[in-house]
Amino acid sequence: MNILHLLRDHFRQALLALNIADPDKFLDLVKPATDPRFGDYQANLAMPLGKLLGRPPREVAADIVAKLDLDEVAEAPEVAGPGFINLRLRSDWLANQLLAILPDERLGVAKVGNPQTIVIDYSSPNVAKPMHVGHLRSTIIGDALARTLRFLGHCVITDNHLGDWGTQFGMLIYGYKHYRDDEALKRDPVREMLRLYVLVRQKIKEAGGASEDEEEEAANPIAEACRRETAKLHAGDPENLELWRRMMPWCLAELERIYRRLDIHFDYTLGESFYHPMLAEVVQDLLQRGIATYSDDAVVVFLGDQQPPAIIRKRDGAFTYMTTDLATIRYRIEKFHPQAILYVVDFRQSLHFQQLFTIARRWGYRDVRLEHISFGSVLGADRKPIKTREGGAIELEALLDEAVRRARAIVDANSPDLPEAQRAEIAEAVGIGAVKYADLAQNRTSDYVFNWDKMLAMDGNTATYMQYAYARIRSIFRKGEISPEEIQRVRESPQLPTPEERNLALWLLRLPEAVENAANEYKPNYITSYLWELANAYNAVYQNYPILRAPDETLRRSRLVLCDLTARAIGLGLSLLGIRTVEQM
RNA sequence: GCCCCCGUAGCUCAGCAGGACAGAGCGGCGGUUUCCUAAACCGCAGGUCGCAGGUUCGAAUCCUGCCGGGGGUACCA
Repeated sequence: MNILHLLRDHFRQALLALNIADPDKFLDLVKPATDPRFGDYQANLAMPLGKLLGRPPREVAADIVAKLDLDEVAEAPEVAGPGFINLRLRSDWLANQLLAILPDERLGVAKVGNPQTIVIDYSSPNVAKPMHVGHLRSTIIGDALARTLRFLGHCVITDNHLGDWGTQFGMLIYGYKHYRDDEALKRDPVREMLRLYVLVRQKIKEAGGASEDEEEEAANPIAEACRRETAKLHAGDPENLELWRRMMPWCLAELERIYRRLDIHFDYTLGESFYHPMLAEVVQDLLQRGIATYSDDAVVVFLGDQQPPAIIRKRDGAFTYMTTDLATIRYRIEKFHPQAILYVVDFRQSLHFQQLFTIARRWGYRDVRLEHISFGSVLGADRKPIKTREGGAIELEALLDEAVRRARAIVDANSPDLPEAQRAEIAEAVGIGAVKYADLAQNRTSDYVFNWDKMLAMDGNTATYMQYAYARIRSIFRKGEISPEEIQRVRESPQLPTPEERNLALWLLRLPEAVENAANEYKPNYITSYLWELANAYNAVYQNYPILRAPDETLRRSRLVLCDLTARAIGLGLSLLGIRTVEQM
């Protein structure tokens, strides 16, 4: 049950009773209070309505209040200042709502009334080279959105659109032909692939001098040789094709290892190579329909004077990723019939997606929502984007290892009595969680200054803080020898005698708002903000009042209800972000 | 040149379909441990919300201009 929706429904009725023509456009002005002094929720709609009706806002507010039927839910509304309507929810109502969600696995978060089929395209790394921090955002944000939308009842299809057909394969093929170590290949093909990739890059760098300038690279003999191998692959050269087929599973295994560690799974992994056979036909079709035209021997789509044209076939006959993306849209629509396709890709590609979507609509795909869920760059300490080609990019795995190592050090210090295997498991959950949370807690659209310490911090608004709060609650149940299930069967509404407990109750009931907001705007940081508020509200109770040793049995049970709900809300929130909880830390 | 994004406390960032004195984390300073995990809690210090106009009863939030930073911009993805 979403409190905000409930209140808005009541306000809609009140406005209708006052003959307001279009009440819905004012309902956004019902929102959580900006300050606890003003109650729990506030409605700011009397001011614009006053203007509309040519009446003093305070009078309008009074009229609305008179028509409001909120007696069961809230205390008497107060009109304040220029016409704010302040609402304070009744504590007994809060308590009853808590009781209602106590046995509910979803903790009151409803499924959407109109489930949609949503394809989410995220992660999409280039295979054949190690994933680095630059891949983190798309992977983690995409995964969190997929989990959240799925939880809300949508039919989510995740698709990892791998870069498995590009120049990096030319490099690998070149490396394979010139530098491979057959022994190593037999022993550990994945590692040998990595070695070859790194080696070839090294050779290119040496051949091109100190600079990695594009033009110099063009004249670089080794880079040129790699490009030739790529071209041969695309042209169907049997030897290179065979090498590609051999190497792909190795590359995929390497990726899969990291995805498993991150607990990320895709419904489909259809890379660029999958669409390669369709590209010529796509270009033909676009030409036939008059959407594309020839220009300077290339095939392009003109998009008006403000934008450069989009090239779908280069002068040399090669296709571009625009062509691939168009083929992908057509395939996804024909296969999945989605209402939306979301691309979780960094903001620098916004022009590309703008063009892509424009062409797709001209092509006839108008009934599907195409959205670029963009996010900011990962910046270095110098505030410059960490570039893929730069040697300085931090490999994802090294980041994860370091995070887990730090977590392990704390676990060892804090819980030396736990068995080794359990400590290792906790460190993994805490370390990976820290990395994910640090990214998700950030506004998606902002740039991101990469910093080891910040990313791996375990205090403040971090996954560790949430996991710790969770673990401590579970510890209370263990110590009290009470099973959560037993508490979940409680039939009486919890007591909320103190401000801290009441505040915690309110936050527990606001989970649906947080999840729905996050989904509506595709912003996981709404969930992290919520969790932070919730955990703080809980800590205020935990710090100030005994739970197992509460003054009487009723209060004890009541507090245990709050504890159980808090733990589950944290667990649920973290699970939507792809972060695990642990029973002990 | 044109287009997009950003500029909030020492640092990193929330807040931005306008709302009542601008928030957090970290860092700094000072406290809390016979008590359910101190990976915690409490307090203090710290900001002309880049600048200037405009719209509005009300602007960090919307509009315009300027300054500063980043990104993109026909054959790389």
